[in-house]
Amino acid sequence: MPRKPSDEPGRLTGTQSIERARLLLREIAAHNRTGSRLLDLATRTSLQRPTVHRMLKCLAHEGMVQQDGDTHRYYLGSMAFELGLTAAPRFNLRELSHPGMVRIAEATGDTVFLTQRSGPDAVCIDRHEGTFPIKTFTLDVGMRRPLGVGTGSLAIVAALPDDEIQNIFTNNQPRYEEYGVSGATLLTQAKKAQKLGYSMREAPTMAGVRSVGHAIRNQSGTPFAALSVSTISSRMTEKRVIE
Amino acid sequence: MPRKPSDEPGRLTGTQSIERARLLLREIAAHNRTGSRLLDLATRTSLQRPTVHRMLKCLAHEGMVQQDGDTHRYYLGSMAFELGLTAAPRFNLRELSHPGMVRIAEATGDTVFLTQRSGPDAVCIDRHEGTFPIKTFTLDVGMRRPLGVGTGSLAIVAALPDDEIQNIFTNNQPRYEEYGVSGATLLTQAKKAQKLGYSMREAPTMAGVRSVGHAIRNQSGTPFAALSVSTISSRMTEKRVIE
DNA sequence: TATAGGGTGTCCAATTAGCGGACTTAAAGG
DNA sequence: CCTTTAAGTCCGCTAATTGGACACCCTATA
Repeated sequence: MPRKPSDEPGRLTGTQSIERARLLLREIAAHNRTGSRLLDLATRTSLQRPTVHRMLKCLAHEGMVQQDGDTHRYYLGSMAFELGLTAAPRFNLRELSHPGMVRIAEATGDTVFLTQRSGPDAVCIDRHEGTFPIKTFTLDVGMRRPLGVGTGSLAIVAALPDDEIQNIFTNNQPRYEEYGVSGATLLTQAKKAQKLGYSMREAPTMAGVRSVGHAIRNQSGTPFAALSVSTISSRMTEKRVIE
Repeated sequence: MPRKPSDEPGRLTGTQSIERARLLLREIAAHNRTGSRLLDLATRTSLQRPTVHRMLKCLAHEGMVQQDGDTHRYYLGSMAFELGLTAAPRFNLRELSHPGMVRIAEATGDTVFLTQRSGPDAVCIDRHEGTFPIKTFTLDVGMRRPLGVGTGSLAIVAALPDDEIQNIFTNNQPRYEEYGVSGATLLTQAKKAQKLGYSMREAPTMAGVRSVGHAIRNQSGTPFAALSVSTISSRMTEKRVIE
């Protein structure tokens, strides 16, 4: 399948392999629970297998990724972990949000999630367990999914300008399949969230479970993160924005 | 200054720019407190300025690094932080070591540090504050320095085979200047540590402060991390290895 | 114990990505 | 206003990277 010389419009020049490396890291991160196979990575990134292999060998050599000796699967490596530790002090959203999350968790009894936008993805940054005994589907800290897949994630998208929403859903389209959604359905859900002022969604797996999310904006008004709660019935629909 | 076609012997082929990107990230990480200027990064990595600039622009675009708009200085970005969160569950040395660190901190009253090897560097992975009121020089979590510079770091090196020690000190030589040490002095300190079975060192800045470090080995006997304590006098010289 | 299939790992000639010398722009200082 | 210091940009040449093709596992099936 011949590829166009530049599939994205605003491509930076002189950085192809770094961009590809980042693509790989993103995909590995998005499947870090189960690990990724070489072939799957090649498919998901639309790169040639030898290219992916060569890059992974290098990334593994540097410790950015780790390969399981038995299964040959790839995971994020210790270097990624260490860079994260080093970067952490400059990213204090967790600490800022923590009191708010505790407050919400105590008020509702359910588990609260803090999600942050990362380009075309959303990453779960923190969670705080509620006291309510029945735990609904739980999002692990560090989990990365395409924007719109989670409820917090949806709240972020819905708070963005319309043309950007359109762009995101279009560009992520091929990646949604894996999560059983489509850009079109997400768009209608986002429209609904815009009307409500917060995102809401019935859990796809089990009935009676509903989650609610609310976007957090920075000083310049751009939404960059979200808080979300998932609960059995809709005992509470509105939450406070913090910071 | 013309560079040799391959300055390192066992170079991987087909991965130049990823290796360079990693070099940059390592340098940025090692100076994440103060941030790094373009020129300094070019000097420290021995790369051309335009090359560094182009790569940084790309890395910034991807969120791996962040540039301060006013000072133009570069720091690790949110992507680095997020990848770290994702990778964290697979790196449980912190949790494993935690009880041991608490025990030592309570026994000595001083602050305990957990350091992990990362290629030619050592990274502070965790610390536990002691109760003793006077705090000595304190190592921040995430701090990355060339192997041998810290006391825990020195313990790791000393536990390695002699030829590898030699290699590390030689390769890191240019980077030591910044920390006011040389490969030669480190080598004698490492020899001393080998005899003692643990590393010990007087603080360079203030008199009467002494630190002690002990390496941790994995199942195959390779040292990969270390615990260290710095205290006013040498109230305690030996510690327990955990796990 | 062939052998087919699904995967990983490797090689090397062609080519294009990206290198870096030279230039432009911006900010700070004297 | 000129000098210095640093960030940022341009573009022709070339070496780094690409990717088609091949070798080599395993495991399952006949």
